[in-house]
Amino acid sequence: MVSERGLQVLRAIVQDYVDTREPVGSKTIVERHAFGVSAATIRNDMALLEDEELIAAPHTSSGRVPTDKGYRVFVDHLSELRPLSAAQRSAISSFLEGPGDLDDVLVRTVRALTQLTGQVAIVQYPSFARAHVSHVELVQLGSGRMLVIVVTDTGRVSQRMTFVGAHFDDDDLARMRAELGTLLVGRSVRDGVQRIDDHLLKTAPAPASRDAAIAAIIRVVAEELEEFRQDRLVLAGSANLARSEADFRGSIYPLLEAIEEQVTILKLMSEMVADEHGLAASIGRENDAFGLGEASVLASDYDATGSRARVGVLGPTRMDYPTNLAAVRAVARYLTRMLEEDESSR
Amino acid sequence: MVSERGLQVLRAIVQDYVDTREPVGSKTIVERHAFGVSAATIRNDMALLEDEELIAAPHTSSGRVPTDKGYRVFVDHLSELRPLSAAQRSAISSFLEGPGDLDDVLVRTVRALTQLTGQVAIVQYPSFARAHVSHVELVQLGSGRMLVIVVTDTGRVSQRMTFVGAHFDDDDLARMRAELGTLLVGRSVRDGVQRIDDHLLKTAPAPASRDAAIAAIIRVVAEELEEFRQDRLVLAGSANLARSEADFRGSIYPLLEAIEEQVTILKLMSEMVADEHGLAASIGRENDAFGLGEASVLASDYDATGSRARVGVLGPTRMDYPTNLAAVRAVARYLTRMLEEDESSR
DNA sequence: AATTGGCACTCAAGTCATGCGAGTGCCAAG
DNA sequence: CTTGGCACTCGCATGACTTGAGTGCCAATT
Repeated sequence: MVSERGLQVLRAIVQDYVDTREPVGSKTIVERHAFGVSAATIRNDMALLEDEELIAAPHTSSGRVPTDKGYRVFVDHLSELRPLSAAQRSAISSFLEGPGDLDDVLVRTVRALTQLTGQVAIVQYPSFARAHVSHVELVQLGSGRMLVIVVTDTGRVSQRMTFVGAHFDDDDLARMRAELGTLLVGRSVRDGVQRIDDHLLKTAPAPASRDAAIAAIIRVVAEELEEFRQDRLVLAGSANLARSEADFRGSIYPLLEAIEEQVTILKLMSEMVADEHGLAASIGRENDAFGLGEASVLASDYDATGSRARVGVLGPTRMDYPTNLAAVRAVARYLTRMLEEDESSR
Repeated sequence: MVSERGLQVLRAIVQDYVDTREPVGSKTIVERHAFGVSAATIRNDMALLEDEELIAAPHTSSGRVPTDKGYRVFVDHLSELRPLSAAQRSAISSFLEGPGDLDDVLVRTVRALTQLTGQVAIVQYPSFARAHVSHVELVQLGSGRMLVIVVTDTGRVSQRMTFVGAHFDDDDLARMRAELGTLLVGRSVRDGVQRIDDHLLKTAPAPASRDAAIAAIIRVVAEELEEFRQDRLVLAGSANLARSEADFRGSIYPLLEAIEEQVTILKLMSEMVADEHGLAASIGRENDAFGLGEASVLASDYDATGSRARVGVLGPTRMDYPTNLAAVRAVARYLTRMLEEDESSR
């Protein structure tokens, strides 16, 4: 078991190493941190920490470096996060204040977070699976094109154009609108897809008939609803990876790839388990399964209208956890508040 | 002046250097390329090339490396591009074939191009400034929200939600639609903005009146039209930069930043001048003004309905110009064809 | 005039030996 | 449990030396 002072020593090692990127030795610790003991004592503690595999020596008789496990213990024992400085707070609000729809707000959020942390910032779109369809609109555009628009009560709008062989008169359109309306309005996105499937099965129309064209349009609506269910990310600051390049032994290739793919990061962020404050961290090798074994992800839940999602940062394992966690938490809180205000002003 | 064989030598040096990343010496050249002369002769030619600053020696008595000017002469003297292999052609078509709207096609295009070249692929959205507005639609959503939709004849759709203080009845809506219709439909996007401005000046409404709300909505339409005029990019393959990291002496930071900003690259691509085949190259220091002095950009024009835009790649100065130029040209041609088919099938 | 073989010269990079010093591990005393 | 002392370990920097790829130039050849 590790003593209380042992933890202090671990803390000191993590801090110094994050600061300097140099393996840190017992002498450095007593110099930079006001332990009331001698270097030899620290050395004893370090030997214990090494037994626990919380720190490791790159080569015999050199300073120590935190292991992934060491970082883990370090963040688990962060009793409280230092609150942000006034400058940082005002930076957040100057980034986030101002009008704008959901997209705007999320983009500004990642910008703020990447600014604060110097890392890659990520925000998950709130899930719309539980949002309710509030409006379905069909607009005929001429030359056989039809614009299909779906709106949810959370304010998300999606539109898609499709080619239909036929021209519909106003009565047809009204009928289709009504049909889609009864089928979907007030239902959740999740249910909507189900109901469309059922409906299409029940009413198999004669091929090449007008009803077949209608069925095709309905199918497009279903596709769009599917898209609502898909999760999406907004990212910013990937250039920062180039600056912390030295911390990635291999190369930053897997990181950049994951950022471009998005799906890996999406999965990773979804699977992280948050503590009671909604904060979560996944450190180094814990991300091996995602090919991101040299990176860490910090995330915080935030509340969007009716659903939760996450905002976080991605960076090298050797990152400033206390500062970054504080920034992530603060931004998540601001974001939640922004979205609430937005909601109540409707 | 550089002799004919001098150019051959330059070609050999560029090829070998791109291949091996090693400075290439006279002996290597006679070994790998079937010049009918001895190494000493090559050396004489190399001395001339060095006088012309087409090649340089990293240090005295070491092989030579092409200068940016050397690369420039090299690509200017590429008489004809090797056509793509059958495998590459089928790769392109398997990527690009299939249905989808403009967004889909462009995304697949960059994917194909990044696949073919191993570089960052870029495609400019066709400019919509000259597209014509074909439809304006207003959809009232309840709780004071209004959805504004603008469609152009090139098939681009944009929508935006705005909060209006008031509720409009059907007559109001019809009037507004009619007003917007006469103002915009059939006009180009460029003209539309102008006409809205004029209109708003002429009919300054009493504040807080219904007409004021209408004016606000019209203003939103103008904003959307503005967005049509903005150029945008689709990018893919930025992870590839990590692989050619060694070619960037500084770091890939400026590259990644430019990719995230987009606006730098947009400007750069727009300013490049194409040759008679619609191909353009900007090499190394030629991009200094954009902070991309260690990178090269290759681009080709393509035709979209009614407007031209560009597709290209971005990579280290030390890249395989012949192959990449051929790939860019081929993809641009496929893309043009795809969009034409699309157009005629409407 | 162009080409060629020969040859001296240069310089980066690898190898080896050496010394230094930061840092550990352990022990015996406090 | 802490501490000072001390031997020991290695990584790393330094400097001397060697090697080899490659050039530049010249005189001879075609």
